[in-house]
Amino acid sequence: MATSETIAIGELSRRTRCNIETIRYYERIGLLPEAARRGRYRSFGPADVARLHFVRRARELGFTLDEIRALLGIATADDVSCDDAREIATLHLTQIRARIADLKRMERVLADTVRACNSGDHFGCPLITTLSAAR
Amino acid sequence: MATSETIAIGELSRRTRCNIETIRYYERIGLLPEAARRGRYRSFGPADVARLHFVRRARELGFTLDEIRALLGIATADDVSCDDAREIATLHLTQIRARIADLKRMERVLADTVRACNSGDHFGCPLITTLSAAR
DNA sequence: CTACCGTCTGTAGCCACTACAGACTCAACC
DNA sequence: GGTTGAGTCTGTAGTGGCTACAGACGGTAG
Repeated sequence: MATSETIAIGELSRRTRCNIETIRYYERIGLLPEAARRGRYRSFGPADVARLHFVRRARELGFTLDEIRALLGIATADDVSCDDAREIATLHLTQIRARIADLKRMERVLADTVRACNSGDHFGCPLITTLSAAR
Repeated sequence: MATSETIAIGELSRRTRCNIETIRYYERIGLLPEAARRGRYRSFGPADVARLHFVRRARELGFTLDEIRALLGIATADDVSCDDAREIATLHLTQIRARIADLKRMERVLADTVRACNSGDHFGCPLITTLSAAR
């Protein structure tokens, strides 16, 4: 049983589907604490696995590493401040919605242009024309 | 004649709403040709203005600088290849749609979480719980 | 002559990774 | 005991698309 709870970086990488280089990067920038060592090698326990899972899930939701730092602080605080977490999430949600709106604008213009291309009844290339158009 | 005047980089920046540093950056990476000089200073003509406008509009549609390079090649070729342009645009459109789908997934999860936060009838912070959840 | 823009080059920083190079460790197999 | 091969280590540099200086130089108005 002795070592059953600690794993090497490769195993951590597999379990969290997080690149080894990325794990070391997170440690370097202080997002993960300095790992314990067995000899020269990093060794991780259940708390490390959980923390990295947290980070990866937050990344999947598009949080920046700074936001995640803040969320980790909240998550590991004695009295979890739901208000603080909600504020971060709400702000982030606003940004995501803004990006969706941006992308939809692009999509509309591009889709129209490609459709015009396919229709064939035009002078010159619609995309090039769109991009060249004087404002 | 006003349209054939040459302008300095500051005026080009104002007309294209493109940062001066960005213009120089575009020149450095070869997206814009090396500017003519009046003494030490860059001097731009109507063709330069048009080209930079093209680049900025393409950026607004989310094209990468490499894609824009290709589009510029097509736009300035003797026989504009609509097929080539359409292929670039179609591929780009696919990527934009994928990014929209990604962002919408994030939005859904975040919106649900924030809503749970606001409802107040929960144990612990919903966001922290979501991020901490074992997979 | 001086003050004050505008412009110049060059370099370094941002974010979140990713990709090496080159050295080391460790267990397994013959 | 020797060798192989996988895994890990540190350190550095690259990605995209800018942005932000520092410090020097140019042109013009008062």
